[in-house]
Amino acid sequence: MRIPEPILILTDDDLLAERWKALAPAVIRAREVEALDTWHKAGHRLVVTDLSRPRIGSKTLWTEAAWLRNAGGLAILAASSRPDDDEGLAALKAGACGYCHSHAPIDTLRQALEVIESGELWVGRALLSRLLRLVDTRLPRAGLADWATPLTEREREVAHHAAIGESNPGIADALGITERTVKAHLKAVFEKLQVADRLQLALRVHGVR
Amino acid sequence: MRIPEPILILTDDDLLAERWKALAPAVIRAREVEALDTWHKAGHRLVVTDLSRPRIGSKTLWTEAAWLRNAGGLAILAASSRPDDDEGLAALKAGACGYCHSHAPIDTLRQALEVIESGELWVGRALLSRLLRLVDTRLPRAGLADWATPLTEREREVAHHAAIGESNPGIADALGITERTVKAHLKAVFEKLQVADRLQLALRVHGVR
DNA sequence: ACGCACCCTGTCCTTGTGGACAATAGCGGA
DNA sequence: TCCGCTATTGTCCACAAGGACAGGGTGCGT
Repeated sequence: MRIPEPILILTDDDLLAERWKALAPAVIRAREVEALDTWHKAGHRLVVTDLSRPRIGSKTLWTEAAWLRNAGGLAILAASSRPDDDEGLAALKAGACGYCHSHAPIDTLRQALEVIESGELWVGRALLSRLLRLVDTRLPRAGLADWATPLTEREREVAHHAAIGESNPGIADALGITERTVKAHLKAVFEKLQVADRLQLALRVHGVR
Repeated sequence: MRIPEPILILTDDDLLAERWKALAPAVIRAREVEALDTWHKAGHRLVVTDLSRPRIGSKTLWTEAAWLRNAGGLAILAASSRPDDDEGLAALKAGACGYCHSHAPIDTLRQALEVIESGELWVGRALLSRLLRLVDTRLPRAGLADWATPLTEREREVAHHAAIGESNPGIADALGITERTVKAHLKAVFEKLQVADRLQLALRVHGVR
C-alpha cells in the first residue's frame, strides 16, 4: 500500500466514504467544503472529493469560495457518480488535478491519486480519447517548431536541453561533449534566435509571448 | 518494485536502454521495430520505445509496418528525447498508450507504465494542459494560482518579472527597490517553490514541465 | 510587550554564464 | 582545390546570479 501522504475525503455519502477509506493508511473524512481550508493550512495536499454530494444547492463545487481559495495549492481528485465529459473539463479547468468515476475500482482510484500526488494530471481513458478527437478535428496549429528552423541539428539539441533548465555542464554531460562546445553552440543559438540568454531562449522554445 | 509484467525496451540508444533497465525486474531490450511482432506473439503487452532512435530514415516510428500490426494489441509508452505536442498527439493517435520525455525520472516512467498497464492512457501534464486549453481556450489560471499561492504579494511581483526574463537590476528598477531586495525576494521564491534558479521558476510559472 | 511575518538593505563570496579572442578537423558544393 | 558550414575545444575575462552571513523597519495578533 503506497500513498503515505494523508488524504482528505470530501463527501457526505457515507457508503462512498467507507469505500474510499481503503485508499491509504491515513484518511480523513469531511463533509463540508470548508475543510479544504484547514487541510491546506495543515500542509496537506491530497484530496478526493465527490462532485455530486457535498450538496450546495444548484451550484457546482468549484464555484465555492473554499475551493477557489485552495484549488491552486491542493491536488484534488474529483470523482463523479455520473461522469460526463463536460463536467470533467469544467473540473479540470477549475483546478482539479484528476477526474474519474466515484465508484471506480479502488485500485484505479489509488493509482489516480499516486499520479496527481506526483504532480501530474489524471484523466480517464474515455475523456482523454474525446479530448484527442476534439483537438484532432480542428488543429491548424503549426509553427511550433518555428524556433528550430534556423538551427542546425546539434544546435537544436543543445537549445532544447538549455530550454528545459539544464546547466551547461549538464548538457555537456548529456551530449558527451565539452562544456566549451555547449557554450559555442548556445552562442550560435542566441545569435540566430536573437535572444540574450537561455531564459529568453526557454520562453521562445516554449512559446511564451 | 512493481510491474511484474515483462517490458520490451525498443531503442538503439545504449544509455537510454541502460536507464530503462531499472523500470522493472523483467526487461527485454531490442533495437529493431520488428521486435514488436515477436513480443506480441509471445503474449506480452508492455513496450517502452524511444521515438527518436530506432532510426528509420525520415519516417516516423508509427508508419512502420511492425508498429501498425501490433499497436492495437500492445500497450506502448512512446518516449521522446525532445517532446513536442504535435508529436505526442500523433503518437497517441497512432495507437500509443502514453507519451513522455525519454529522460524523465525513472519513477515517473514507472508510474506511466503502471497506468497504461492498467488499461488507461498516460499524457504528461504539459501536453494535457495544452489539450485542455485547446478544447476550451479560456483555461484561466489552473497553473497560475498553483505557483502563486504560497508566495506573498511582493514575491509574486518579483517572481513574475523574473519569469519573463528580466534581470535583477531590471526588476529592481521596475519595482523601485534595490537589487539586493530583489535577490532576497527571489531567494524566498526559490525556496517556497522548490526551484533552483530563475529558469526553473519561469518554466513553473508558464506551466512547462 | 512580545513574537511573527513581511519588506527592505548591506557586504562578502562562489559559481555559472556569456563574450572575445583564438584553433583544428570533416564534409559538401562551386 | 578552395571555400564555407559544421562540430569541436582552448584560454581569458567581465558580469550576473545565488548563497551566506548580516541586519532595520513596519504592522498585526496574542
